[in-house]
Amino acid sequence: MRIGELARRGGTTTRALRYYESLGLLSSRRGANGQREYDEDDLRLVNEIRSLADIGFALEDTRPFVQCLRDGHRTGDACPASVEVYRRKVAELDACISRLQAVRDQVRAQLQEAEQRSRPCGR
Amino acid sequence: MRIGELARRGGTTTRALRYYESLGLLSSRRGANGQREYDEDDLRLVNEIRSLADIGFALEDTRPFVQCLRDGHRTGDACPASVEVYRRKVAELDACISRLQAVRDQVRAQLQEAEQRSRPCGR
DNA sequence: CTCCGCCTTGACGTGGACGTCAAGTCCAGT
DNA sequence: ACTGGACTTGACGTCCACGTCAAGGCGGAG
Repeated sequence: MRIGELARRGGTTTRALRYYESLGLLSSRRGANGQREYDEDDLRLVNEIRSLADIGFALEDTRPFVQCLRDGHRTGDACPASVEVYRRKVAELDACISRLQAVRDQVRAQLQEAEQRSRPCGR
Repeated sequence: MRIGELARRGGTTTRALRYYESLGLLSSRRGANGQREYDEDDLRLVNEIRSLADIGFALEDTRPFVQCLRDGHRTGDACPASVEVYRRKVAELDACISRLQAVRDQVRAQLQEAEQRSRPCGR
């Protein structure tokens, strides 16, 4: 299939696919007319990239998963490097969530206080 | 005081202060030599901007707080517009935290599963 | 032949909050 | 007089994941 179909079936755009290729995440054979030619395995790679990117993984962090699939594994997370990214991501998410919760609690407290001041006499 | 001192005392840089001025968050009198001249009230504004920006507020979201101080209130959150930003921020934070928690749980599950597969026979 | 849709590369634009550099001005100290 | 530090404006660079536009090529339908 050509790039348009791959984009459509992968739920993304041709621009994004060329961008992934520029990063070395995707590779492509060229047909006689110079156009990129893809197969079902490439669609698998695109799906892996998208599903990870959609939940907030940086494209660089999808690289081990893509490589893992290229190496013939059935899933992108069957390799140590991918699992390591999982671990790091969970740690990052934990830290991020904790920080946001602290900020939320702080803002909530400020909100409470400000509302208190605007209605000084009971109510 | 001049911009260098204000930056130092406000825990930021001269570049940032000029940027705030370009956004209309900060204003400045010019001395005879064309240099910016600030007072303690300006330092108060800078502190307000920084304390909000440091916890993730966009600069635009600090505008009501700055305006509130300019209007002579003792705190930046003594005005309805500021309180409204607080409310919106809490809602945004709640949504963001929920999303990140869902992602974290999903990644955790994937991690568990991947580790399971790599050690198939008990252990 | 012409049109349309698909493809190609190259390059600039986006957003947010500045960093960094250039070239010049101004003032205090020695 | 000179040096050094602080100041001025203007403008380009950064990060990330593309969006968007330009200018052109290629193939099939009518």
